[in-house]
Order: sequence, then structure tokens, then C-alpha cells
Amino acid sequence: MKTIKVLKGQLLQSKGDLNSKIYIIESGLLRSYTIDDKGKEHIYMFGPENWLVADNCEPSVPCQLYIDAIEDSIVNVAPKEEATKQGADMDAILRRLNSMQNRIVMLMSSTARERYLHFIETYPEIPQRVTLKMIASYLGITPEALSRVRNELAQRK
Amino acid sequence: MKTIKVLKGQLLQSKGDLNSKIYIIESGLLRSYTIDDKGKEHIYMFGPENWLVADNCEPSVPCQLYIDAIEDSIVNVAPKEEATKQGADMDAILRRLNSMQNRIVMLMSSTARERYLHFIETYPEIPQRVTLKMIASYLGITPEALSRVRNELAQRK
DNA sequence: AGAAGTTCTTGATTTACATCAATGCACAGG
DNA sequence: CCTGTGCATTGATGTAAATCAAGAACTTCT
Repeated sequence: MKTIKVLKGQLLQSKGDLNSKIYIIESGLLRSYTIDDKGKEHIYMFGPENWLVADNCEPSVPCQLYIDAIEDSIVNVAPKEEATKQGADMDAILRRLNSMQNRIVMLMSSTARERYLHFIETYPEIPQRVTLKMIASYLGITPEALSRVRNELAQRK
Repeated sequence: MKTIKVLKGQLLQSKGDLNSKIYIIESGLLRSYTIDDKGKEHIYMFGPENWLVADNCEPSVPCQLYIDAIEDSIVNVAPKEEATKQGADMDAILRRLNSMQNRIVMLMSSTARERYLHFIETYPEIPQRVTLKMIASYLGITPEALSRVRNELAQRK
């Protein structure tokens, strides 16, 4: 486990990489994402301070996520074996499972508006640090759709 | 941890329940699902033999998933504390995280057809045991859309 | 076997959201 | 101060899938 400094925009992991690592963010902001066949980016997760970002695949198989830095960041890098063998904070894993479950339920049953409202409520710090385009990508909608949702919400007041 | 027998259609857990349990399927088939504001069901997960079905929330908060039996089943029921404290099979948890990640990536970036193809490839045994309506619900599409996808694929041969 | 309920398919219509294209805006560097 | 570049917004149009409405094909039960 070593600590590294990464600059905004720097790529830490590419789709297809073997032996992908686990990144624990000390400061800054990372993101993990895929690029589909049409070349479109889909943000899988944001990684602010104290979060853990990784592709949840076995070390031996090619990973499917890209990981890069949205802000200059200080990051701890650990190989997966290490992190899984030693105690591995069970509480953190359960929180993670829970947030993924929420995400799946949202993606299956919520409208663009509901997703946005849930997002800003759940992650109030993130919106100020990323572009609307990235939020839209995380929510699974287009920037245009997000813009409209935000307008409707602003007017409704 | 006790073993119970459940009949097809029997409800094991309701949205809003506190102290939700963990269900390990010995034989039969369970499903977990939500019902949205419009009354629509969204299947979160199927639980065939040897799978574990649960709402990944803390025992103290109301859960968001319903769980019932699609077939007559034999199921082991464990309280969450028990399952998380004792060893807790780390391999199984990682596999689970991985399959949830796949699900999220799929929901964000794949068409109805791609989802269906991925599903029958990943879970070849399930389709024969559940209705198309349930498959559609799992994939996040309507039964009609699924019917059309299947027709196109059948003709394409 | 026949009735009654499901499940599946088909067609017509609507809707939410994507896509495309154009414009406005702000900040950065010359 | 202009001017380029990236981001957000707006409007027009397109499209995949949802919804609505029937009907056909299976099941299940008596």
C-alpha cells in the first residue's frame, strides 16, 4: 500500500487492465466510469475524501471501468489481495452494498427528476465540485435533460 | 439460524420491515423486488439454489425490498448480526459486488436487447423457471418490449 | 372436457428522453 | 479589450420503449 499524488485529469486505470487496484482517497476527487460501444461515458461512481474506488472484479480478469482524477488528489493505492485478506472493514462493505442497491432500485424505477433530487440529497458536496455533464452522466440522463429538470425545480419555487 | 419451508407465492419480507433477515436458499426460488409509487413491481434479484437474498440495509432501518417465493422452497434464515459477525464468506461478497456493478453498468448503458442477451447468458437456468413478465421486470423493461426483442432474435436465425 | 384464469403476443398511440443544432456566457491568454 | 474554448441552456426533431387495448394460447381446476 503506497500513497500517490495525482493531477486533475490523470488516468489511474483503464478498461481492460489486469490486476486492477483499490484506491482510497485521502483528498481530492476521483471518478470511475465506462465508455460504451457508441463512445459515450457513463460515470459509475464519484470518489471524494475517504471513499474507496475500485473495479469489483477479480484481479485476474480485465476490468471494465476507467478511473481518473477530477481534482488534484492524494490517494492510497492497494492491491486487491491485500485489502481483501486483512480484516477488510465489513461495515464499509455493507454500506457500499447498500448504496449499490439503492442505485439499482433508482435506475430501475425513478424518473430523471427523482434521480436528481435523490442525488443532491445523498451527496450534497459533490454537485459543486463537478460539471453538470458529469452529474447527468452519473444519473444516466443527458445534460440537456438535467438542465430542464433543474429549471423546472427552480421555477416551482 | 433456522431452516424453513415456504410455499410458492408466500411473502417472507415486506417493504418497511425492521430487522430484515438474510435468506439462503437451499432449494426452490425466491425473488426480491420493490413496488414504486405507481404500483409497478421491479425485481431486484432472483434467488435460486445456493444464493443469498437480503435487503442490504442496516437491521435498524426499514428495508425497501419485498421478498417472496416463486417456487416452493427450503430456506435458511439468519439474522444479519449473526451473518456479518461470523467469518462471512468474503469471496461471495466480492462476487456479489461484482454482479451488482455489472447490473448498474448495464442499466446505464445497454438497450433492451443487450440486457436480455446478457441475462440469458449469465443466468441460463432462470428463464425456464419464471414468467417473461418477471424477466422483463428484472431487466427494467415491459413484457411487451421483451416479447418484441425475443421475436426479433428468433427471426434473425 | 369445459370454464376460468393466466401468460404471451400484436397493434396503435403516447411519452420520456435522446439527439442534433444553435446560441449565450464566462473565464483565460494573448 | 478582443477572441477562443468549454459549459450550460434552448428549441426542434427523432426514437426506443411505455402504455393501452385486444385477442390468442397455455394452465389449472372442477
